[in-house]
Amino acid sequence: MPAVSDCIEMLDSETKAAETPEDHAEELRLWLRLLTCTTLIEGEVRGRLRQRFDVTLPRFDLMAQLDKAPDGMTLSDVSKRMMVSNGNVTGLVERLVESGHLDRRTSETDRRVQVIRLTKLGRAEFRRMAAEHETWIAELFADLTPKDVRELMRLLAKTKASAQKSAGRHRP
Amino acid sequence: MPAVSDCIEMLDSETKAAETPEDHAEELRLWLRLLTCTTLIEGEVRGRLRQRFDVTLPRFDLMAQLDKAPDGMTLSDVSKRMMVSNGNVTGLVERLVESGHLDRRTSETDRRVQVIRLTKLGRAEFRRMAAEHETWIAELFADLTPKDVRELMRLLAKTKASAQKSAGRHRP
DNA sequence: TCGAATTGTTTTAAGCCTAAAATGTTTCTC
DNA sequence: GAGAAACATTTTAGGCTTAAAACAATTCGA
Repeated sequence: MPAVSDCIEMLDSETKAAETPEDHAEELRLWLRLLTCTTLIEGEVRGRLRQRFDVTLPRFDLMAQLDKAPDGMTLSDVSKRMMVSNGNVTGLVERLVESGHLDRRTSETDRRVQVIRLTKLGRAEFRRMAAEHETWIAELFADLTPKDVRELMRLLAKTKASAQKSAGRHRP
Repeated sequence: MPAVSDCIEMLDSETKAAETPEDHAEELRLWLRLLTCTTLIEGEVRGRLRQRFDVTLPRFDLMAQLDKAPDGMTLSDVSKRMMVSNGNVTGLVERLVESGHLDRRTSETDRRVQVIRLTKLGRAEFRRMAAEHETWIAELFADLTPKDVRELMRLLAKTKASAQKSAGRHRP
């Protein structure tokens, strides 16, 4: 006749032995909803940028990063910030230099490094687009109360931290 | 000397006349955070799918749609559900038929329509991947309490509705 | 019933994106 | 100071993605 501790142990081992597939349906549904929201808004913004300004979303995103860095950024910085691959940035920058929106030069102190920044034209065009872009975002989120916004900010911060922790454990 | 009502009116008209750019910084920050969360998780899932199963995320997503539809789906259905362009689905399906995961046939009743469904192989492989995929998602969201999850579900539903409303108004 | 819209899919052209290998540069270490 | 390790970027190969035009089949309306 097993002692209480054995019973508890048995319960534990049973859940393991039977490999009871724990139910994570809720998290899965949450992930799908998160993805849907993002895809929906992203698609909307992409389309409006194209229609109003004939610019692609990745180009806009890259210019947004540079607008916050008057002294320029290295390609690696951009790549990390935008969470895209290095090679991707190389091509994106190439096209934006070509169109006169970006200026690229090799660093004086480290010849591996390319520093890019917005040209006068690039900055002017970006500011024009950004102003309108901000109103689109406001419209898209219009039905959220300020409290909703705060609460979402909090929960998404928590989500981000959780995901980063898990990602870090998986591949440190 | 203006009456009180004039003062109020003036305040109103001033905000308009000066075209005071209303501050939507909070919504913008929310959008960027939403995007960051999604990109982070999506990248993690993409990498794990590749490493563990040598499959791409779009392929997995397409198979996930079909797993829920035993009788198959039309390409348009898939396109709408996945929120991607028609042409995109065409290519994706082509490659999955080629690799033996999908079966494609022209509808008997409407010769415009292509109906696709998972093959036996496709379904077996998807189930195997999906089981592990679900645990990854659970891990990535592990630090959220059940209450957090419920609250996020609610707020994201509200966000989706708001965005759809705005998108609908913009291009009906 | 015949032509005009509508619908479902494919094609096209261009660009985006990734992982991995290659190239050039700097730093570290002995 | 020479070689090894680390770093920043580019190249490569392949796949994803979109918008728009083209094509094919159905449905609608006079």
